[in-house]
Amino acid sequence: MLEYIILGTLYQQEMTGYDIRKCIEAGIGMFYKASYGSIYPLLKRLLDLEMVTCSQAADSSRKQKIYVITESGKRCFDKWLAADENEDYKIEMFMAKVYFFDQLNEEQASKQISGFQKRAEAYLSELLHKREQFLYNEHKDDFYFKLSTLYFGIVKLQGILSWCEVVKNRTELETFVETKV
Amino acid sequence: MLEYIILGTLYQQEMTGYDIRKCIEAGIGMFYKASYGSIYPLLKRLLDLEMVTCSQAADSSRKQKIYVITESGKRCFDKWLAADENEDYKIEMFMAKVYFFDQLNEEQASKQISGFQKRAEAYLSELLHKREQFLYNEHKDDFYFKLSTLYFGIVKLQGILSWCEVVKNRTELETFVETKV
DNA sequence: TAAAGCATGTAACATGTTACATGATTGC
DNA sequence: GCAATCATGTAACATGTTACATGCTTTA
Repeated sequence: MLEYIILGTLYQQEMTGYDIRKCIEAGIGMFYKASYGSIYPLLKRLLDLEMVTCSQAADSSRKQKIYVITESGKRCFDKWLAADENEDYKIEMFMAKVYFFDQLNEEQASKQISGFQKRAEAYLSELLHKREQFLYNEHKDDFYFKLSTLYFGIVKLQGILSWCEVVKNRTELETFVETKV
Repeated sequence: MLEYIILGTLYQQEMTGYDIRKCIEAGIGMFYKASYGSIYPLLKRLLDLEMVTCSQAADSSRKQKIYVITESGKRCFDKWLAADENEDYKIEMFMAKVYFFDQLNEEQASKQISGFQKRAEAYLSELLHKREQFLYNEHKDDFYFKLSTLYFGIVKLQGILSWCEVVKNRTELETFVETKV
C-alpha cells in the first residue's frame, strides 16, 4: 500500500523522502501513518524497481535526495488506482486511495465508490440483523456497552453510505456540514 | 492489545483457542481481526506468564485445550480496562476496549469515554479549520476527491462525538436508529 | 547560541498474516 | 462416505514502529 501512496505523492510533485512523509501526514494522516523507517527502505526498493529515480539536490549545501517518479512508476500507480479491488478493503485504506481519485476518470471513480458502497450495504444488513437478535433479549441491560459497539458499527456504516451517495455523484460536499448544527 | 482481548474473552467464559477466535470475530470482528497464527502463540505466552491455565478436555476424544483465566490474569485485565490511556488511541482500538466496559464501574467507563470524546473534539476542530482553508480555494474543483476525504473525516468524527454523548450517559441506544430512516 | 526543523538512514523489535501440516468429529 | 467444521500448531513472510546515530540550516 505505502509504495503506491509514495508513487502517488511523487506523481504530483518531485520531492525528498522527508517531504513525502509531510505530504502523507498532511493529506491522509487521518487514515494512514507512515514513518521514516518505512518510507526510506521503500524508496530504496522503488529505486531498484526503477519506479523512481533520484538525484542529489543541485543546491548541494544540504544532503537531500530528490525523488522523481518514472514512466514505469506512473503506469504502476495508474494500474493500482484503476483496479477495482474486490478485497475486504478497510475504509481507511479505501479513503487513502480515494485521495488520489482526482487523477482518475470520473466513471472509474464512481464505479469503485459504488462497489465499495455495495459491500458496505451488505455489511450493514448483517449488523442490523445482529441488532434485531439482541433487541428483545431479556439481559439487554447487562450488555449495554457490548451493544453500544454494535450501534457504533451501524452508525459508522450509515455514515459511509451517505458519504458514498454524495461523492459518487460528485455532489457539493458542503451538504455534509450544512445539514448539521 | 490482543492479549487483553483474549484475557477479556476468557474472563467471561473458559474456552479453547479455536473458540476464542470465534468469540472475537462475533463480538468485535468489526473492529479487530485475530488469526490463529496470533492467538495460539499468545496463549502460550499467557501460560508462561501464568495469566491463564490450560487443561486437556475431560472429554478426551477431542484433543482440545480448555483455557481458564487465573486471578493474576484477571487483575492484569482489570488494570488495562480501568487505565485511562492518553495515547492517540484509534477508534477501533477504543471500541474493542469499550466492548468490555460492562465489567467496569459506570463512573470509570464514563470518564474514559469523556476523555476520548475530548480528544475527538480537538481533532474535529483541526479538520474544520483545514476545511475552511480550502473553502475559498480557486482550484477547489481540481481537488474534489481530496476534499471528500477531509469531509469523510469530519463526518466520521461527528458520528463518534454523538456516539460518545449517548453512551457516556447510558442513554437508550435505539435513539441512534430511530432518528434515521 | 540554542532550539526547532530539515534530512537521511539502520537495527532491533513488535505484531500479525498466510499457507501449510495434521487429524478428529459431526451432520447430511 | 463426504463435506464441513472442530482443533492445534508452526514457519515463512510482510509490514511497520521505535529508538538511535548523525549532522546541517533556519529562526527566535
